[in-house]
Amino acid sequence: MEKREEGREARKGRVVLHLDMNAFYCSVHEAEEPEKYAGKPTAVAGSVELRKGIIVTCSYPARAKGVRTGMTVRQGLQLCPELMLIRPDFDLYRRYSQGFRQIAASYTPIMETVSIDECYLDITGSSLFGSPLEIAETIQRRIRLEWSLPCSVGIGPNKLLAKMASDMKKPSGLTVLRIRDVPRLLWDKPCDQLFGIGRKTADKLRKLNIRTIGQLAAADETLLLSQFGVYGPHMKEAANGIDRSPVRETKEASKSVGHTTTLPANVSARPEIHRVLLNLADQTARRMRRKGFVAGCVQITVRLPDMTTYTRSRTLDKPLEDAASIHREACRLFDEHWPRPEPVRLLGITLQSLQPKDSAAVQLDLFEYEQEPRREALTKAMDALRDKFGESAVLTAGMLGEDPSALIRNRKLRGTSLQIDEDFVIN
DNA sequence: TCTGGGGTCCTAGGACCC
DNA sequence: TCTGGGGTCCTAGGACCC
Repeated sequence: MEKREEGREARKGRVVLHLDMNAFYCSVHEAEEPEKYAGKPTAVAGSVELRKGIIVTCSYPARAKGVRTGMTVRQGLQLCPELMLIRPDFDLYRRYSQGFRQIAASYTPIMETVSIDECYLDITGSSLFGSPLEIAETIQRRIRLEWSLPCSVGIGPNKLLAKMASDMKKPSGLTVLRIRDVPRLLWDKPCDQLFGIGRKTADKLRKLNIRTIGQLAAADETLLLSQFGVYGPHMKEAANGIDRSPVRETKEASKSVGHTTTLPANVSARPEIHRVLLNLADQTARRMRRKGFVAGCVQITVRLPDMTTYTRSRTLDKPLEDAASIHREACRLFDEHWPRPEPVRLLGITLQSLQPKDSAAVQLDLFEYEQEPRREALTKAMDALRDKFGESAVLTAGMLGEDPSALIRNRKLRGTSLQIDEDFVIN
């Protein structure tokens, strides 16, 4: 793009960058241990023995052999027997994520974090750092130099086109996508290539004889409205490269926090199900507290062996934040809706209707009022311990599946001494 | 393609209230 | 006493994204 033309473009409207880390989890491991992983086919995946053998991310050498995200580990190994499998390490990914976003944020205050490996930047007002192309190149180079991570960057007049652009060249691509490029670059592609259109919607469009993004761009708006509701006209706009959504600089508060887990084997014994729910309640409660919220609603997720999935939820009279109360609600929901034993494949707890803790009118009756300071102090101490030593540093007795009375302890952990309540044990 | 885990947004029916 | 209409909340499911 010519310099003069670029300046005119910036004056006319917004300039948005989309940063997309390439094969992020695998790239992080390669950055940590290049001698072990550089240039090798790698995949981050759960354990096959625990029925979690799904490939979450795979490196480009692995992709060259046909390995793809979403495959089972078994399939991946069939295509590429030398595939190196890596257990996920989310604390490590979070550190790298903060690192690259810190670089990006130094070129504009308007940054929206989409996920651990993606963000949008509105650089409309960042011309003191150079042209959009120069800024994009600088960010890409710095992330490569300072964090050894490859990323693709898209430049567009809005989030949609920036996003589509970053997708066009991987790894380490840098692509400009302007409105006037849309007919040439997007219109001959199938509809499901458009961000926001998945398989189900593409199937439905195909039945209406709409197969390409170009056909969608020219489709009858009334038809789309009647078939897809409010989303219909929105899709047509997107197919024309139009997107008015702003880059939201302040990340909006979370709306929910949840954990689900596929069990190593199907479980139907109620005590065992309650124990899994205790573990999930503990993890969700802690993550919610760390974000400074209390929950107005508890939802459980239950997946049966045939993959049918149910959710059941209850809105609470007063918000909750401690694992014990959340566990009680989760067990109540399960027992009410599954009164007869039935094998279960997956269990989950999601906390919804989150409210900032300080604004929540937490009403305490007298008994709770007496218990509260002690419980809060314990909760805080445990959170701190786990932040420092990792998730497994502290487990409640119920999670270990043992008799709590046998686990009353007071132990030292790497110099940290903690008085442990009778419900808890240090690992 | 026997299928993980973390989210968001939308829809739709029913309860409940005025 | 056979039965309107609008609004909000709750609940469950589904589509989509990374």
